[in-house]
Amino acid sequence: MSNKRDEIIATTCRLMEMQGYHATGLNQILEESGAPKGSLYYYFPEGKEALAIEAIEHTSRLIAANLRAGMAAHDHPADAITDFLQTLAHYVQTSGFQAGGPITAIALEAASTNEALNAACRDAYQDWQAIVEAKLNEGGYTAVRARRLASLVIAVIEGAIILSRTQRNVAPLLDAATEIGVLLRC
Amino acid sequence: MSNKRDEIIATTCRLMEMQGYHATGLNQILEESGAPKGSLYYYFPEGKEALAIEAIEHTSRLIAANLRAGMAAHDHPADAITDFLQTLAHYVQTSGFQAGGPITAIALEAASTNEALNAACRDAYQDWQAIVEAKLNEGGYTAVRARRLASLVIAVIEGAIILSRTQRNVAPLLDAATEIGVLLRC
DNA sequence: GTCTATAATACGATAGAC
DNA sequence: GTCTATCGTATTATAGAC
Repeated sequence: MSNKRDEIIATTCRLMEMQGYHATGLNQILEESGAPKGSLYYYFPEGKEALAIEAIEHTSRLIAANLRAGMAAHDHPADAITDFLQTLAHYVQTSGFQAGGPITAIALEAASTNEALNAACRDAYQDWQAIVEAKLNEGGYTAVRARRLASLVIAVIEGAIILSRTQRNVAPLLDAATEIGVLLRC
Repeated sequence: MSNKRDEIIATTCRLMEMQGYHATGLNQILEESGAPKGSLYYYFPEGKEALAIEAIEHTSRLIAANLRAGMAAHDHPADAITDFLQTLAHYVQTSGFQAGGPITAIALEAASTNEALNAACRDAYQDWQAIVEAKLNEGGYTAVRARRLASLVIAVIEGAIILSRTQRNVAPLLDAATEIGVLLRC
């Protein structure tokens, strides 16, 4: 696995996280990664869409690892999820509200127009949800409630990131952390 | 206020709701609205960005009206918000999972790249949140909790729409409706 | 006022030198 | 393998006929 190839993927992740799929041009990816245009089509002969899919998968694995670590850090799911949201708030703030919604922009742009990108996003969300759901099952919730709550947690993560980035303020993420903690102790 | 001008705005709303800002071309807007290119720049001499801002404001007012009607439809905030999310689920489903996140895509694309669009999205979210917050205050929650919960409700609406559209399944919206109802009765 | 034709530019993708 | 130059086609925006 080449080093420059990884750098192209990393740059694609970063730019599409900030701007989305269509707003991110291949030229910009090449400029910021330092790679020339020939290299891009050598490594990704199938073009922009294939590159975006690899970027989504890379980001998905990264978030999944963070989620797993976060869930393992506390016994009670409420503590784990609250802590995860607070850590996310810190991350969004230190990025200057540029990072945080790794695949959300692509998910929305492509939800009804691009089948391949949609599938990649769908897989990512389901992986994340399964991690949270497993933690809730361990925590003693009923199976049906664990599934519902896991879905809600992923929705809250995505939605609160959008609000925080739009408002340039981490309050939505911190508020969500607090209230989801309350809900999980009901 | 011209009729054709309104039609251009309505088409812009619809297309950007599905595809986002950058993926929606002016040519496509003109094709689908039936207006010629000359008309667009007659009505919107400041170009695409100004058109998008008017589209955001139009959508924002529409959602605000729906939210107000939804909040007034039940005495208890929990019932009102649960009902609103279920109605939203129905709307997303009947649109074939194409509609629902009216300004979310633009909010993400422009969060860190376009100040004017970002401001328009920020205003929309704050208007919606104020409507929910007022209902929660009436419902007897403390001021600080009403603010936190209103923020969470808007985040859940946005996040659950994203998941439902990506998965082509209204379960995330319906799950959110159920669990937010539980939380609001804590 | 309404429209067509077109300019200027950026895009994704490719061809071919080395 | 790595790169440069370039193609064809989108894009936004404008100029000018009627």
